[in-house]
Amino acid sequence: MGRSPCCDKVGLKKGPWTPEEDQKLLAYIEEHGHGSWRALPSKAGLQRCGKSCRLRWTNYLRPDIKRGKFSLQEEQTIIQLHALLGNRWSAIATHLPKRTDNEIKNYWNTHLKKRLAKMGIDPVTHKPKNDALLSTADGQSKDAANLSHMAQWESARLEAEARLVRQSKLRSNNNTSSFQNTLQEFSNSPSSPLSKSPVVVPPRCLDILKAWNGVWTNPNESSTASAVAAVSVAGGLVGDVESPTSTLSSNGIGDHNSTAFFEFVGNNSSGSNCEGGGGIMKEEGEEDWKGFENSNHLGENSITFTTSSEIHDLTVPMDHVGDNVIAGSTFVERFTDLLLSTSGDRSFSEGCGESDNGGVTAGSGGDSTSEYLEDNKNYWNSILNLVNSSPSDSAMF
DNA sequence: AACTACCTCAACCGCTTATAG
DNA sequence: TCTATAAGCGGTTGAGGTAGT
Repeated sequence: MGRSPCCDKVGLKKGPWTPEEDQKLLAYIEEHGHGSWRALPSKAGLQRCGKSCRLRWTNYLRPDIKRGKFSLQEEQTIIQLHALLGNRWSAIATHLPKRTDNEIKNYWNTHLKKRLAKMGIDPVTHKPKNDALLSTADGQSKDAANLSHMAQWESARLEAEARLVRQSKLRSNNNTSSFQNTLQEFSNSPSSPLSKSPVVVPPRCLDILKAWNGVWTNPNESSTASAVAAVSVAGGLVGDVESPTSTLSSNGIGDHNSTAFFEFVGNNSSGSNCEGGGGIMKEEGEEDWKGFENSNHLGENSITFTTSSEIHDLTVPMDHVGDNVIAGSTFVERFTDLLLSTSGDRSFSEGCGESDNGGVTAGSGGDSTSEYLEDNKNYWNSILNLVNSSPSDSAMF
């Protein structure tokens, strides 16, 4: 019954791989494919366990791996997807072609997480670290709103994760990179709620995101209440969709992330300093970081935060437009822009100007309604683009 | 030059999920 | 349907490199 043991670990080598071992593994896989990882080491003449061989191949030897410095676009993608997915490195990796989850994880832990920390942002929650200090005394109502908000966002987040998983699996099965194919297969599935529909229907997670987008971008086009209702409907649909990763939501990370976008509001006077006023940050530039911090500390005419309770309700943010309040969703976009806006040896063209994920919130202000709306639209466009983007050339699948 | 502290990242560990029998 | 195992995944470690004193 079942399979035989993977390997007894007696006599197997551990630690760094030698070039000879790499060569053996490469040669074997190129000729035979990896097949069963368990059987591979003996066939390839390696004193390693299959697991070690698999890791060496997937994280280092595989020919379609891109190594070296992360581009600005990659960094921004990581930050934004981390805000959405938490420490789901494999899911994030599907949107970073030719990067491994291990590499992304390392890069986050050694670079990006520190940058956020220096900015006063909790890298786990993507919220300001002193958010607690800014909370109001209205604890109960705030908590209730929090729960509601978290539930909605958790649903959306989980569905996005689920779709990533589905895409990944489909891609591994039929080697297709087409998002449309993914949708079609999903819709054709007997168990799929979309199976009866003859047309390709976007996944529900996008419904939710778009509904949210509508809430934030079109307050005057329809009533806020209807927008909220749209979100509720979309959110309700989420529960109908199979989400194979739902059980993973208990890790707690995503729970925080779920509320991060909307609890964080700011009045950004710095914007995205692509040129001229830029230079606020360098890849390893401590001084530049200090400069940023000095100009962006809370209450120092830059980023400010309202209490969480003020924006928990979906109807509230619109009321705050005139109060120089910018929805928290914008913040992720802005701080990634700020984070990436300058770099000694990098081209600004990647992270500034008209980015491919909805543009950059540049310049000063953040106190106008139009900019606020545009910022939110841009932010959601970026998320939608990320979620929708097909990692067709991803090495992972 | 020697020592120390810090940083990076490949690799391992252990848990979870998927799957063969 | 159940059990055992493979595969996948995220957290952590530690060796090697680099910067600072």
